[in-house]
Amino acid sequence: MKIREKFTCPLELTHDVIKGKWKPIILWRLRLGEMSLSKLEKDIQGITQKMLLEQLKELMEFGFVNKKVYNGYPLQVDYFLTEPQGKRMIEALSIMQQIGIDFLLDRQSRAPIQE
Amino acid sequence: MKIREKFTCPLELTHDVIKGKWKPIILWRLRLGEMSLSKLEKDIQGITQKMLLEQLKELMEFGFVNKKVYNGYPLQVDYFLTEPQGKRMIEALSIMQQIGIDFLLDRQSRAPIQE
DNA sequence: CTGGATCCCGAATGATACTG
DNA sequence: CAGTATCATTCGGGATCCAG
Repeated sequence: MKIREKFTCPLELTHDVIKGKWKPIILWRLRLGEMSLSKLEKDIQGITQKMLLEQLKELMEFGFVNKKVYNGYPLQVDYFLTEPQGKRMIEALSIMQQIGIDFLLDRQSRAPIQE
Repeated sequence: MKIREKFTCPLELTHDVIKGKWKPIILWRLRLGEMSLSKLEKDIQGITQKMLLEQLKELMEFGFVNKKVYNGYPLQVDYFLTEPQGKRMIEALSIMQQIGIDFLLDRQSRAPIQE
């Protein structure tokens, strides 16, 4: 994904960053600290290595994620949130997470009792 | 859009709500208070009435927006953010807005000087 | 051989245009 | 305004490549 040049408002820019099925989840995972591709792949159920790499690449282009390469054997690469941009995004995602939780609770309380 | 039944994490739910090109912008506009369809259409450049209606409908289904119908002449319908859900979303969007602003400023400060 | 990364392509989904 | 057609973007599978 290329970064857009024209925006009506800055919100659109940020929305671009977390657009897509996986990006919010990846960022959300990375709040726990830096981790390898394989760990992310294990933690995020349903994602393929390919998707993960694609999305991480885009997040890096936007400057919200970065990576460290350890030249050892086996080769290891760790991904992490950038400071302050990546970390800042977690603030927004935290609220979204809470909204989601509240939504589910609220919905549950209205749901018919299942016996 | 139908609400998903299966989630890995609540974040996905909220992400569904602001998914799409226009929803965040619509919500963001509505933070200023209730307003009519035509006002929204004027304020959000580039949106068609059809898109606007579609997206508003989805936001209402999710419970983040609601509408009041005034039975007068001419008929008027005002859309507004729900309490507390819709208002809560504005908190998240505010952070995203700020991230977008910072991103642009930062990018600008690094850009080559144009003479 | 292992883990990281890219390419190609069809399928699914989303956005806009068109039309009555 | 709603229904449909068209166009663009995204998702995902799988093959493949590169580097220790």
